Amino acid sequence: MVELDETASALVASRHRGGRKKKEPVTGIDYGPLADWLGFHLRLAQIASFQAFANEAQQIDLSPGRFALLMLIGRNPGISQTRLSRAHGSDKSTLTPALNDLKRRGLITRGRLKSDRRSYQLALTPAGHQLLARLTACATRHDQHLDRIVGPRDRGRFLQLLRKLHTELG
Amino acid sequence: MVELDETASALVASRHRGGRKKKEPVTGIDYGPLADWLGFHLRLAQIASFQAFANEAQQIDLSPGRFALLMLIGRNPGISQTRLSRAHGSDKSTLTPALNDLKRRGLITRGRLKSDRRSYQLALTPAGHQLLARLTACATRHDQHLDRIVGPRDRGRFLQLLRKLHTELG
DNA sequence: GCAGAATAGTCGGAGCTAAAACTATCTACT
DNA sequence: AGTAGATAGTTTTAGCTCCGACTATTCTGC
Repeated sequence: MVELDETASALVASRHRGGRKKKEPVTGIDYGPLADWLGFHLRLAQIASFQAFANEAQQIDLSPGRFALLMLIGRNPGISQTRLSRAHGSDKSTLTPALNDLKRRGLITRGRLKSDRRSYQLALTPAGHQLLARLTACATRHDQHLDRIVGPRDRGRFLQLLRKLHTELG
Repeated sequence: MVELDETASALVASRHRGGRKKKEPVTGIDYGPLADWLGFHLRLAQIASFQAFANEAQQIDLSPGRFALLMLIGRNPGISQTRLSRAHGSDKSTLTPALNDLKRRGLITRGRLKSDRRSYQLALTPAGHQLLARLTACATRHDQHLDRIVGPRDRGRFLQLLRKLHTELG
């Protein structure tokens, strides 16, 4: 999903309203130290990116929050819920209702593993693959949009720093 | 809060894997296009940063999510809830319970404005200022940690790109 | 002056999140 | 074996977020 937070639902709900309203720069606010803190701007950029993606994918009847799930299952058929939750960056308990929903929609299959009957094996159905392809197209457009903003000159370094933050914080 | 969402724990490493305390990108997973999408890594970095800050500030009896609120009120005494919600990046309806809580704890005051009795005027109490100072110290340490990871060479450019994403994606 | 539009804030509904407690299953060790 | 501990997944609880509807107040135009 490019980014999957839950805030998804709210944004999905706004799909009926057509275009998004412009955001005003919020003039005359003193941000204090916030103005220069990386963490604060990391959050603002992430929220903006998520909203833009939701906007891009609003025509599709699936919460953007489910997109990364579909992608990860599609790329890793047979993956367990625990591994999926780690790869996805959310708690395994969060996945339970999400996967129930995907199953109910006929997008994934969920089989118990013979050798370890605690685990599930997740995989996409043909309908799941088809929907994933459509969402991938949206996400590609979205990420090209981000690329244009960042610029080809800095993209590589920028991505590298984001990865570094993720791996080195702990 | 420097960053608020709270998405965090799922990234905690698995212990049965050889003795690293760091969280690994989950070995052997095929991320597909996700692996190179800026939006996806923006989210992962944001989650990691939030978790690190929460860790830094855990000794203080106030949700990290309230920190930016306190900072913004402290820096902009008399601000209204609507302006605060825009500066903070969250919906005004989200602020209602949060501000009720801050008021109940004696950290902020909330007076009706004579000239426009729809609005509130928010300000910090002395206790609010004191707590803000302590939280600011935590956040400073946290952001210095981020700075070390990003490095002085790239920090300025990195921050600039984050700001650009936020402003241009509106 | 007054009707209608705009604005400030609150409330209710629904979705996503994580942590902790719990069940079921598997593994290791005595 | 048999028991203690680890692991997979679910449920429960609590919190945050948004949107849309609602009240109260203020502004605008006739």
